[in-house]
Amino acid sequence: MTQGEPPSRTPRSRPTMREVAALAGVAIKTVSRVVNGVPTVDPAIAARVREAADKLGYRPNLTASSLRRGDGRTATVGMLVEDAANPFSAALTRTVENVARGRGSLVLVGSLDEDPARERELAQALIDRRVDGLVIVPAGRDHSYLISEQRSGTCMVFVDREPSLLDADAVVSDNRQGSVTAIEHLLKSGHRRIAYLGDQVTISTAAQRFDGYRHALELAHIEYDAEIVRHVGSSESAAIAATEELLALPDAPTALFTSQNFVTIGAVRALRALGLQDTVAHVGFDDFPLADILSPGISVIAQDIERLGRTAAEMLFRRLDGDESPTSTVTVPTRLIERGSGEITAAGPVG
Amino acid sequence: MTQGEPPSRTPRSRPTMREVAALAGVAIKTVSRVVNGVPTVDPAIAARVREAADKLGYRPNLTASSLRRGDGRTATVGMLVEDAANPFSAALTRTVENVARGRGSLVLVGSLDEDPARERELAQALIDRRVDGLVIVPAGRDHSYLISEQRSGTCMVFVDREPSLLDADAVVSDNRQGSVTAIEHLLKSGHRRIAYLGDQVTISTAAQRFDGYRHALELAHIEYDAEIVRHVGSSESAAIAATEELLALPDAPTALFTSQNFVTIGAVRALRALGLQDTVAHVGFDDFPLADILSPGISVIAQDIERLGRTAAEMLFRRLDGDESPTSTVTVPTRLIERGSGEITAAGPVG
DNA sequence: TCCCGGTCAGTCAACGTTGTCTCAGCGTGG
DNA sequence: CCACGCTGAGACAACGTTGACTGACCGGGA
Repeated sequence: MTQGEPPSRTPRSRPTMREVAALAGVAIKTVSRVVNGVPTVDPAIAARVREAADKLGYRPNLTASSLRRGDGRTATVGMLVEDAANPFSAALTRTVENVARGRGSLVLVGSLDEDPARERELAQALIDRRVDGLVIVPAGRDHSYLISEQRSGTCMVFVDREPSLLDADAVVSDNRQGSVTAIEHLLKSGHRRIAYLGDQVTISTAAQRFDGYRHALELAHIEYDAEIVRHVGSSESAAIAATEELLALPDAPTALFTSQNFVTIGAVRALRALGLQDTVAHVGFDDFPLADILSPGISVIAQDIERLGRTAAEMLFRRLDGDESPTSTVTVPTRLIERGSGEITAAGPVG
Repeated sequence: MTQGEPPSRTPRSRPTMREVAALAGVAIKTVSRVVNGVPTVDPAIAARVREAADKLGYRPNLTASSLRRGDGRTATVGMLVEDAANPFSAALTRTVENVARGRGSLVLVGSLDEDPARERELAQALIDRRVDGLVIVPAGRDHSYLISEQRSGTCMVFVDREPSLLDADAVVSDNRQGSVTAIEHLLKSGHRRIAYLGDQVTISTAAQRFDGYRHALELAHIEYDAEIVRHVGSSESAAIAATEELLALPDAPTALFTSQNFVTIGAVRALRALGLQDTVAHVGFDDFPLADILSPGISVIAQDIERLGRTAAEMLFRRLDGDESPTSTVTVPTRLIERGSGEITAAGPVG
């Protein structure tokens, strides 16, 4: 731990337009015009103003500006995700940030940790700061508390999960079809006993993915067996335990479908611990870093996170630009990535 | 794509204290008092005000409030990271968010992508929005542009990399010592020819880590050989190419030290492609998800990201609380995690 | 010469809120 | 019975900025 000077001797407050105006010998309004690039200012005066501003280290106060301006825009959007630290949320945030940057906006982030109360709290906190719009990966199942905000003119777009009890734009992955694709892929390799391991079905995406699983089995005339279906949370440890249980069954599954990131990783760990990674087929929903480097590589149904985020942000800004069309839900397709684990045949390892 | 109603029939603007006051039949100031929980309000009147506020869906305008308030605080802090999507930045952001939440603050994030111009731009954008403070993982090598902001009372803390040409608080990992630990660990397994693969040394952390590498060799009386040292960028592909080159040398290294996340992953890929993952020892700087699940597991020098972020945020808030002590740089220790790859002996695989 | 239109800087009020001050009303004690 | 202090609500101005308007000045056409 090294030491230096105190960070500021004279913590005098920030210069305002008033001070710039005084130094340049003009009216405040003229400073305002120069700062905002209004062309009807004499170039000589404008130069004097800019010089004064630079000298004082003047920076416009956007909060004051947004308060006074007609539209009240703050050039800030709010983003509520599950957890800013997890790869899905982080990638989504980054994409939204990119679109926002193109519009001169910054992003305020908040992590919900699957807590509906926190969702409400943070949404309110964002609204209190008068963000121009909200991008939400919701935690709760009741968004009616946002109706009044929507009426008051706050734009909002839901991502990954659709809103409940609220009519709002949304962008979601085609979860059901993704699951169907996964199961059909496993069926192709001769599997008939395919276990399902997923998040709690109270989470809508988990419900949709589970629904896809059942639907695909039905199409293949395979009877649904609740014994090889587990709705664990989204924790790795729960997934590990469940995987071990499933594989210890007398009539153990020959293939695994895991419908969420952490569940997939838990299953991978369990399979490797049991030495079954080359014996039991496995397809996961959601891609994850380094899935390709494992052996076997983990086959996944990948979501197009970049497209989810970009679409959501673009919808939001379109609304901010005055788009009054009916709300819509955009479905983004998923993609099967074959890496080895999903291509293990019912008889044993591939090749 | 499904359809619904337009999101808001009457986009009337948000109710203000004035309207609440009118409905409750009191003065605006009284509404202000109720909203701010000032106790000297008649309970009956307070109840009437609250009722009116609820009825109108009133939400305080924090931007107006912060403008008027004496301290001008916005309850918002700015966070500039390398890339909100990468695991290090994401984890750091989340930690800062957690501390901020405890203080009623939200976090505005911006990604710099190692671009100094972007750093300046975004720092200005955050300051224009009057964030209370800044947490910065800097991209540039000249932070003098922040001196005037600091003088104007904006608090700032640097993380991961120290500020240049600016006197400010910082929290960094003990990069040099981390490297020394890594190299000494490899030496212990009998390695004498240890390659270095890292980011450009213009990045201060890379320089420090490289410095640790050289220092450790010196301590062990091993001559430095520039031939087995590569300063590639932080891209996986460049790291793959460099690793392949190194291992194709006539006098190839028996161990690899990679000083950055993506470089480590590139090296892992290259080693596996060459089938040398069990032959060439490898220690990486920075932990990464699933490093433990590979075979062999990748031994790393792990940074304590949680502590970096928490310490930085706490320093920031201490400054905001009026701490005027001299600036300081806190060094956070790193930790060696043995997982297999770093324990391969010079003769061949361990065990 | 005068008037008119155009150009461009300045004045004033307002955005939504809160700090400061005022003042009405009440109870208390001399 | 009155002066006094206290409680609690309202009036007013101000935070830093911008929208709407005003008004000074200039050049050109009648």
